[in-house]
Amino acid sequence: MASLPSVAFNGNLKLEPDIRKTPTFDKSQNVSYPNGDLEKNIFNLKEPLSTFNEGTQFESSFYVPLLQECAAKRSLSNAQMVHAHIVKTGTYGDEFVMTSLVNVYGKCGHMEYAQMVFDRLPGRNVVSWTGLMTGYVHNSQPEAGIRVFIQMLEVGAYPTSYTFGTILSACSSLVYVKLGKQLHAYIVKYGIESDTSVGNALCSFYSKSKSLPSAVDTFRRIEEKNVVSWTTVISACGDNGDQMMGLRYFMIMLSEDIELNEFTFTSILSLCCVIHALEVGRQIHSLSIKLGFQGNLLIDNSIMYLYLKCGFVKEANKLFDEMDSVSSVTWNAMIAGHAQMMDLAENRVYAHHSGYQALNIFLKMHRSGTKPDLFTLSSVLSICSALIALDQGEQVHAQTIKTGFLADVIVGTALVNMYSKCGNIDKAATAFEEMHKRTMISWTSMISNFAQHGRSQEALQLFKEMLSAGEKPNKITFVGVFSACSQAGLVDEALEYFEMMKKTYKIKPIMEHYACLIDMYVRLGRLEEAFDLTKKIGCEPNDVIWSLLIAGCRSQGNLELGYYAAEQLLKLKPKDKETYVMLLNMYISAERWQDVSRVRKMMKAEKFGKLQDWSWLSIKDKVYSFSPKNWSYPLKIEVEHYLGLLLDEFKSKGYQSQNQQVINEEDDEAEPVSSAVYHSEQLAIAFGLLQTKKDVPLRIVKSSSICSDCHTFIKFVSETTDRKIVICDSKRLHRFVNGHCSCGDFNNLII
DNA sequence: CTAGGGTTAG
Repeated sequence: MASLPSVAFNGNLKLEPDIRKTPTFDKSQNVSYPNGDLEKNIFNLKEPLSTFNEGTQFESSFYVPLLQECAAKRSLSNAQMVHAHIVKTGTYGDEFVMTSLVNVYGKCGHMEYAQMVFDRLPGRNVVSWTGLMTGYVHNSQPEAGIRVFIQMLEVGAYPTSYTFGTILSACSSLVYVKLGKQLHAYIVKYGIESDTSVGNALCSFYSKSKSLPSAVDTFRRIEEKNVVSWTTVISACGDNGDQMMGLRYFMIMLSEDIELNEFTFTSILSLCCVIHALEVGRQIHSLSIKLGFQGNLLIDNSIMYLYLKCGFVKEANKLFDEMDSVSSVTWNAMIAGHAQMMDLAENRVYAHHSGYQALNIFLKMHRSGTKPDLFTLSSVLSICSALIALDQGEQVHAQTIKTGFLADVIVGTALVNMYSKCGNIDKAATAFEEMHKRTMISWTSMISNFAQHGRSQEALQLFKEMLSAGEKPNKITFVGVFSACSQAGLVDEALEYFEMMKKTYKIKPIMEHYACLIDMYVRLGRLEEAFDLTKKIGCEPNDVIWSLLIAGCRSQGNLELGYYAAEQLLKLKPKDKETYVMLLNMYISAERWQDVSRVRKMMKAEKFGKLQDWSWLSIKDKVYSFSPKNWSYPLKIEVEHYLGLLLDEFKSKGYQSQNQQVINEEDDEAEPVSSAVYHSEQLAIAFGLLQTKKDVPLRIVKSSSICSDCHTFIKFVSETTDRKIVICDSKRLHRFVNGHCSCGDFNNLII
């Protein structure tokens, strides 16, 4: 697909230096309607022809302004009415009229009609060609636009600066870097690089191609820079990591006395989002109000999103409540903004809360009657994934079908992930198979999903299918591949793919790749090879790798290496509670009491609170929270009684608590000693078992990691009660079926 | 020139 345009296009471009002014319609024709009221004039067209003044000329000068009006108002129905009238009066066939029709149908998003009219055009000129092209490019069919461009070159028509602008924008959205550069070469050759619209398009193209220096360079060459040129170069800086330069350009722009428009403001505000420059954003917002943009929907959306990005939820909500009119974009920004609070949150308790807030906003949007679009649906699906909210996810699935947005690749990919993350890998696989179109990310997702569910063979099989489908893997794809190999202990395959990644795809290994491979060796008990690999990374291993090694050392009884790894980890994450608990457990199990008290002292010095243990169980559309510290969860007496019964039963079947782990760090305050302290997920599971039918899988999110006792306990539960249990803890996804867990029982479990 | 979307190991 990517090679088609550049091959067909190579060397065929015919552009004469003297032909570059677009033939335009004579603007003076626009005066033929005294009151300029489109509706009224269109209405007149409904009258029989005989009611028109004698001598009315139904020619292009009569229709073209009407059609331009329809295009500006995006009014398809009016355009169709004019079209009918044109046919009735026999004016159809006029070149100007037909070109206008192509344009108006393109603007109204009706490309079938645009193409139909174009096909019947007797004499095509560059305006009609460009009109058709622009229609396709603006209606999310850039490939079709480029096809038209090539056809145009084949019949020997000359492109103009307008044509270049359109095709460059197609190259931008498709990231056809090669074709874009070829076009640039022709643009330079014929000396139209300094044209404002061409220069703007070039700047935007280079920005989308991730080449900021070229974008800036093309901007500089524009002779008469307009507001679009400035806005484009500012966005280019914002999108390509040099936000400060963007701000500097904004300052220069202000001093140059250019009139700002709403796009300038949204660009500069979204640049502020990246660097969390709330104060600058506020000043910009004030400036926009000063310049008369108060209440502007786009600008209000941007400033609200900036508040959310900077973590000021209350302020964002206040702004939202104050806005008189909101669009789906406003809702989407609210949802996405709250969803990203999940990543920003300092702990998983808060993250979980943010996720449900985002879902509540979605509910409000629904109640307000605003229709969800593909942005809404993909965001909400990924929120459901994070919350393991299957019931909500299924409702959203229904909506994607109803609205037809399921056909969108991104929505489809989000759906696949939702099912997988909610524990239903089979439904995920079905959704993946049913996708009409897949991108590299869709393939990567499904490979990772199979790996996460311990279905390594299917993951690797899918990877092969991906390659034969001609899709190029990226570094994240290989994370999925290595993780599949690691799960299944496929050392040779892993090393083979590692070489393939470096040699065939020229991808430099990243820390995550090494983590997967080290995980693989550790699972196989090959600690030495795991340690050897840490030395090949070329830089200091990260905390994930040290944790893996510690877990391996603990299970292998290689304490010396374990201590070494533990101290390294402590250096890397001196503020992390889980690290301390892990260390403490290691020293306790080795009965190294001096180290135990040393670590305890360090923990006290760090003064962090207790490790929070919360679990959330979702049943239908309700979420129940459980914590051993919280005495108010529902059915408390029944739950504890039932857990006691289960424990007795499991013990008779061989369940033994390792009892080595500390649950909490040493307490300063005496706690009432309860006869049985259960962990939050145990409470959640017992409650779920009591409240739901046998065939309902239990889905739980846990704030910290599952401890090995609970892990064993849950395996017993899944076997004796014949329940599927899915738990997403702070480290990974566990799916318990019939006494087995998809994590392969290798955990660096801590509390 | 146009805000808002899907992939990562433990």
